[in-house]
Amino acid sequence: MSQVFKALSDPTRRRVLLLLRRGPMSAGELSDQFDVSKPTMSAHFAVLREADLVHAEKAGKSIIYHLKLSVLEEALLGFVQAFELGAEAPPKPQEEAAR
Amino acid sequence: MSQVFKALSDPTRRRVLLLLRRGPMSAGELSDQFDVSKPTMSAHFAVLREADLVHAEKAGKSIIYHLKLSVLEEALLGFVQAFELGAEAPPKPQEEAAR
DNA sequence: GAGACGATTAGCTAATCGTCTAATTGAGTC
DNA sequence: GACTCAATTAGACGATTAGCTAATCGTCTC
Repeated sequence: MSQVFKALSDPTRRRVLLLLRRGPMSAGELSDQFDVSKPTMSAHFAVLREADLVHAEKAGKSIIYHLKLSVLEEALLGFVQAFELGAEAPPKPQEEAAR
Repeated sequence: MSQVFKALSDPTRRRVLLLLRRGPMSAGELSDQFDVSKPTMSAHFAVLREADLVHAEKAGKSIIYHLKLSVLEEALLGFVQAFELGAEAPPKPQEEAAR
């Protein structure tokens, strides 16, 4: 959970996810959309993989990244629901935050 | 937007928000729920204020923190909606991520 | 096998983060 | 005014982060 939010806290990584929202793209194609060096982008990809927000698939020389939309939605919606108004019994915070 | 996600990337701060979900609490009451020092908690409160997720209200010697639920929900739900399946026209990532 | 090319790893710097103790501020009380 | 108590600020420390260049690793094509 922390890793998802940390991944989302960087604008570059959010933009990568939004690009992948349209469909899979290679590391190089993604990097071309940004002004930073390829190694830097590679590090961002690693953070996204670590958070399980993307899937990397080898394709010859290239690596194709896919957005894992279900993981993203589950993480965010799950957290939003913990805060929803109208809940009968407020949850125990220790347990909630640990998830 | 980045600030909200950064604020949420720390488990301690998420737990603070969940505690405030039940109702306003003073800085000291909140700190008592955690094993870290008060100055450390004070720093966490500052991050949450910076992200506009809480409101601080002076009450004599104490400071009462309130959760700004609307800010939290708007930030998270707004982002979730940008990724919703079934959207007709995928958004332009540069603009989306900048918000 | 020798290049060429896509991508990552290695190694570095500067900046930020989470934590601590000690000192300071501000508000109430004797 | 002097004391007490709640909270923050100041300053330090180790760990992590985002960024760079240079080097390395895989895979494809002559």
